Amino acid sequence: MSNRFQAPRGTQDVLPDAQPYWAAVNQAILEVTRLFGFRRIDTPMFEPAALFEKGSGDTTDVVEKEMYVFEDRGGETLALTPEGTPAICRAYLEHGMASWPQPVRLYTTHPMFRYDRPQKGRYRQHTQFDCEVIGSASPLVDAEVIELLWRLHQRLGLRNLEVRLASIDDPAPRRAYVERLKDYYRPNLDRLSEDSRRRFDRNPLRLLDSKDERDQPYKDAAPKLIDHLSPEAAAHQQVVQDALAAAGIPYRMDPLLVRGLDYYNRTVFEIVPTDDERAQGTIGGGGRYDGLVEILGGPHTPAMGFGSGIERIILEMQRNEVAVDEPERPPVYVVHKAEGAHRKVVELAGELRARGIAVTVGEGDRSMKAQLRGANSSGARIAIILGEDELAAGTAVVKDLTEVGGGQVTVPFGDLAATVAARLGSA
RNA sequence: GCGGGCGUAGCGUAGCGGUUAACGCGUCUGGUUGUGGCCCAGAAGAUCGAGGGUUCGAACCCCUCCGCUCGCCCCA
Repeated sequence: MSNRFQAPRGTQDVLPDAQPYWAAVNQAILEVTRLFGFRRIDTPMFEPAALFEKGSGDTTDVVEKEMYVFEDRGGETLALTPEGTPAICRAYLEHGMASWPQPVRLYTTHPMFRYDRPQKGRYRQHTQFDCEVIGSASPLVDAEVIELLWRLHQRLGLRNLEVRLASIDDPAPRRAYVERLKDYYRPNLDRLSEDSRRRFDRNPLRLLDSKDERDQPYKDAAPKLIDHLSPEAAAHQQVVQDALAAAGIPYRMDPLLVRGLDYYNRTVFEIVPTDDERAQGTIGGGGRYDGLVEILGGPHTPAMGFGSGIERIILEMQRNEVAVDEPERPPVYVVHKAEGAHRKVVELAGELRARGIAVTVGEGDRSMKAQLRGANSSGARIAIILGEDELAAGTAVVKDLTEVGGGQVTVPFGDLAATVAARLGSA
């Protein structure tokens, strides 16, 4: 068994039974992005590794320990895309989108690769639905982008979700806050968990997010970023909240919300299930990243966006038992059992398909019984039977499969397509 | 990267030291002379995740690896 090939760790095959979920999500994405005026972009599956080192931040986990980096035969250092935003910003600059009408609203669905330890809902290859609005500093854009993602989930029948919202301010005031936070924690440093002592140096904002027992006593009295926003960020935040309220989006302020990428400023948000305690519950998140385009060598260009994990959306749909449309199976199944019938079978199937009727051709080397069993389990509504007698007479049997002991009629080849079409039309 | 649980035919499970590894679903073939769904019969399909060890003997005990899973880190 394990001598056989297996899909690489953390990857998965999307089998036919799961495809209807993907189709439903993709369809909903198409509709919701249309309603909000977004246009699709597709970027390559790999990019220069430096794009993410610069863009996402070279001390972030995503870049530091999760990137699939490789050197190609020409010596280029490339990375399989670990996240979408820097790639889209790269395309924005590369194609001079700054000279398009601003802001530019783009979306995509794109495979993402992270060398991480797999868990349910966390895969080494996953697919993100990404939306980015580049070239606007308006807080209304923040709210609109959040609303878009919220509407997507609504459209997919997901309830029990909530938006968690925070502002992490702009870089300079945030640095001032972080110093304040470190001052608060510093005296108690040796009573904190090992993880938190590490966070103190590497990512102090995470201190407030600790789940370790030993860290709990210090959390309540710690200064919260949301209470120390710069006047500009606070005003921005207020408009975002007003707009969300006006849009009817339920949200909850989460002073502990921290995102893992360096480029965010001001608005950050996540959409999470309210009734699932799993660690990998977050199904989408994003925020404002006014500094990123500049970091990548462009002009100062404010922007806002999110990434949403389609695999996680689908897990939520399945957990909530959301019904999805199954694609229709071919309504016609051709049973054939006659020496030399193959030409006629192909002709007749072709005629039906030309009329837009889907056809499954049976296995002529199996018994008629076996083929009819196949017809039945395929879900076909009509079986066309072509045996020795019919072939000799230039006719075919049209048999109704929709009920037990369904009737059948014999028609000349010339009338077959019309007869079948009429039956399907009226049924 | 750290810690816990699990791994038996395509799927779901039983067996937990001792002859040819069992059951359900599914698949295939039949139930006479060319006709499906229910029913009946039969067949195929598993070197019991892989490799090594303990033992007279291992699916069952031990070790390593692989995979899945839960928690942590982190993230979608």
